[in-house]
Amino acid sequence: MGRAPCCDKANVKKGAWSPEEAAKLKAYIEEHGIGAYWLSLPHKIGLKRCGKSCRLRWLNYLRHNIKHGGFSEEEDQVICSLYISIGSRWSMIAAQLLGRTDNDVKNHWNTRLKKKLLGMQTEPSQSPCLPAQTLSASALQRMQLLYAFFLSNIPALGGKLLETSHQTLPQMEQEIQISMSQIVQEDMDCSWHGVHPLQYLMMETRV
DNA sequence: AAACGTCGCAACCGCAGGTAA
DNA sequence: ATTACCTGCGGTTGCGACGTT
Repeated sequence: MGRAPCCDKANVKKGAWSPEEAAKLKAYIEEHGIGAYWLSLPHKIGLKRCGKSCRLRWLNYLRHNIKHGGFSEEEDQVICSLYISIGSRWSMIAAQLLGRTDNDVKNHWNTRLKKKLLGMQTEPSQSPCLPAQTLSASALQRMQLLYAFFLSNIPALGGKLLETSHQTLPQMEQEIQISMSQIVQEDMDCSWHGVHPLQYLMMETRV
């Protein structure tokens, strides 16, 4: 027996929210607060919507202090570095950015940042020798992005990254080493065939 | 001007975890 | 201990806007 559906699909409206629906939801929540159950909320206010849809609409658009679009360079840096260190935990990443939602951060990553970072990657022959066969695709991608991220910032060591993070080169190296170790450890007990990937990074990028 | 392709965003889906009964 | 239900989350999809041919 499968899981019971969260609402009566036949009697639920789907698709874009109308201004009237949004206004109804907003007015109710502003007056009564978020009640005990989202699932019963649409029925209370006469909306033919799934409770989950109401929750999403409220969290992503209707509540106060929500920002849309126009991600700053600093926000991009935060998203990139957090993605590299903790992966696709969008709600945790969004929590570090005032006024951003997980959905917004996720969309921004998928449509822009990922392409931007992957675009920074060097030719395969110049990339560090990552043991692709021993890592999951997700871990491998994070390693590749970290490499690209690191490379892109090395020329600016005296500049942007250093200014924003107040870090010295050894501190950066240490952080990167920790990040890479975390990725590998989280993914699996991986053998690097006697050579730590950071060694490749340091050899490739040392100035 | 029309057809087609691409991009970005809003919203949906299904699963996992938490919790009350 | 088990079950049922609710919320929260991340992956995915659908569609409108925009650009290109």
